[in-house]
Amino acid sequence: MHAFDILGDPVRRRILELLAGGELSSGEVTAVIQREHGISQPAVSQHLKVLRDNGFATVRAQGTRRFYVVNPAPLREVDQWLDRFRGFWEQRLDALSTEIARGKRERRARDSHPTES
Amino acid sequence: MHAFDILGDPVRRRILELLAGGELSSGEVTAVIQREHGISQPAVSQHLKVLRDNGFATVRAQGTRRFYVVNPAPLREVDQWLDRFRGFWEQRLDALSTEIARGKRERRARDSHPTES
DNA sequence: CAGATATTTCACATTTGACTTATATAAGCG
DNA sequence: CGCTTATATAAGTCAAATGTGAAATATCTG
Repeated sequence: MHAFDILGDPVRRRILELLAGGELSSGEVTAVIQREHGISQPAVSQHLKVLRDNGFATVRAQGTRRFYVVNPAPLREVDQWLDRFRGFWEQRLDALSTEIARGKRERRARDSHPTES
Repeated sequence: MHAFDILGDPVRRRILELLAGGELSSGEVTAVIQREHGISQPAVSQHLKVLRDNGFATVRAQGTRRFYVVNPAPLREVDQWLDRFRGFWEQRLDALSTEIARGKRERRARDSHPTES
């Protein structure tokens, strides 16, 4: 689980939030980030590269544009890491949804290979 | 949400995993981390301080010992941040559990104040 | 083809953060 | 009390990460 290292940067988190809303071009992402964080265009490009290289985003080239989409896999890993702490705040659910939540967690755990933690 | 910065460090993540199993003294944590990561006692102490200072853990002094417990609040924030991506991997659930998962998310969202993202 | 535009890559400076060793604090214990 | 144990703090070092401006790459367009 080194997905957290990637998510440690606020700019990258923001980019992912933007991509959560759907595919965006590098330029569109850059416009928002520059306005919000005041960093240069290459800086944004480098963050996009980190997201690419670590499987958080996938690119589709179209002409001179690069369209980015979020790839949820590493985020799901983070979600799974959190499983061990869910008991701390999930205690106050009614019996049925607790049962289903539990089943969901087990399914999630079973369907994937254990990794570093 | 700068909780991710805290979780970006593998030693801190490991400490939290240990605390997820229940209260541990600084020394007990240190023993495991030193064995697994080969870092000094002060290094572990410094990580514990970061966890303390950022609300991931709470300490209880007893004699010369300091007992640490995990504080789930910041982890729940992380969980909430992930909400916006859950749709990407929760699509393949049967109708009932999907409904309940959705309800759970909404409850979670409603019961807490919006923060930075 | 010659710009213009969109994006990445490069080389470098600066900052941040995670270590280390040394030292402080504070109980327990003979 | 002085010694040992448990833990934290301080000061300094070093590497990794993040930013910058300049240049490269590739596509579109008149």
